[in-house]
Amino acid sequence: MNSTMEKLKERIKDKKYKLTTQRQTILQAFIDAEENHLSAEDVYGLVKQVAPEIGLATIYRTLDLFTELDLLKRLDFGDGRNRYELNDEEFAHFHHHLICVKCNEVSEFEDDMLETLESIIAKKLNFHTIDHQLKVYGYCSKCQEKMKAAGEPIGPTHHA
Amino acid sequence: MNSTMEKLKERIKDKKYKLTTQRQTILQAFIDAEENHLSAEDVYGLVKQVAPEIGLATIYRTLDLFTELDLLKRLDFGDGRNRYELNDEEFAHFHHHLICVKCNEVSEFEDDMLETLESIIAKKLNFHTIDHQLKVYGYCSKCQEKMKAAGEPIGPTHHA
DNA sequence: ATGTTTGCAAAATTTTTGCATGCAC
DNA sequence: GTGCATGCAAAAATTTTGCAAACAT
Repeated sequence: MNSTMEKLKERIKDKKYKLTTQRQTILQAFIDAEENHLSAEDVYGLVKQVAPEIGLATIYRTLDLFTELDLLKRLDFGDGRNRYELNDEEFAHFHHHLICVKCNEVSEFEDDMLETLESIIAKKLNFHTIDHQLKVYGYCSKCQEKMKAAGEPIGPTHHA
Repeated sequence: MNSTMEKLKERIKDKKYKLTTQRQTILQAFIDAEENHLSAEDVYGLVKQVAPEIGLATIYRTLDLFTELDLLKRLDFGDGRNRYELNDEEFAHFHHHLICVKCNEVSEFEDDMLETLESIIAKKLNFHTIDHQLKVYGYCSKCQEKMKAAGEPIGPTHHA
């Protein structure tokens, strides 16, 4: 049983959108994809293998729709295009990104300590949080090793 | 004494770039600006008032340069264009953004509890953090009031 | 049947690049 | 003087839109 696809059907029905093959195919691409940070062009490439007649505009419109339906989450890693990942609700809220400033690899980590931060924000600033996104920039372990081997100092920490 | 402009001069000299009037004018625009999340087009508009002959390409090249020099920080609020803010070192690391999903207002808040998170990341994942960016999405107090007045329920919290 | 969704092509928007001229060093 | 930086215009890249045809309900 594939709960993500069920969610699509449910939410499509709820909001009176239509369950088209394109929409199912696009969601399936995300489910099957190796990589989980896909750009519109990436999705286009994947979906074209299964449904070659699809148009790029449909990809864009569908990514927008899925984001609205909270099936996908829109990401930006500063590479000049939007990227999307499956929004696995229970999970996603504690799921953040580590971006290596050297090799640009994006990895993920889980943490729930930001919950505490959110309640502070709610109290102090009267802001009702529904989601957050944390990007941490730095050097991944591979790059740290490479730099150590090359005798390069590890860059400024900006920690004052 | 304006330390930001001093920093520009120092870093430009360090890296053997040239201190041009355009570069100074662009930085001054950030120092003087009311709004502190400026897009290339915003900067272009501001600088043109002082130096009408400037080209938009210069703005782009300069924003890139300043980001490289750590004078500016590149931001993305999902509105389809890059935005930049002064990178006030001692300060910036604890400085995050609250984005209202209703009115798109971006406000700021300070917090240093992410320091702790960084040391956890360093230990657990062997990732050497140099910076982080936190975006918190939700409803600002104004929108909460409006919604309350209108009898609308405040949207899903996604907090499981 | 009807109104939504699609694919295509064209447009819009943001950003980048090539090149001759100008300016900081 | 030399070479980096600028302004302009053109190009590139990403995303959006208009429209007739196709499809889900």
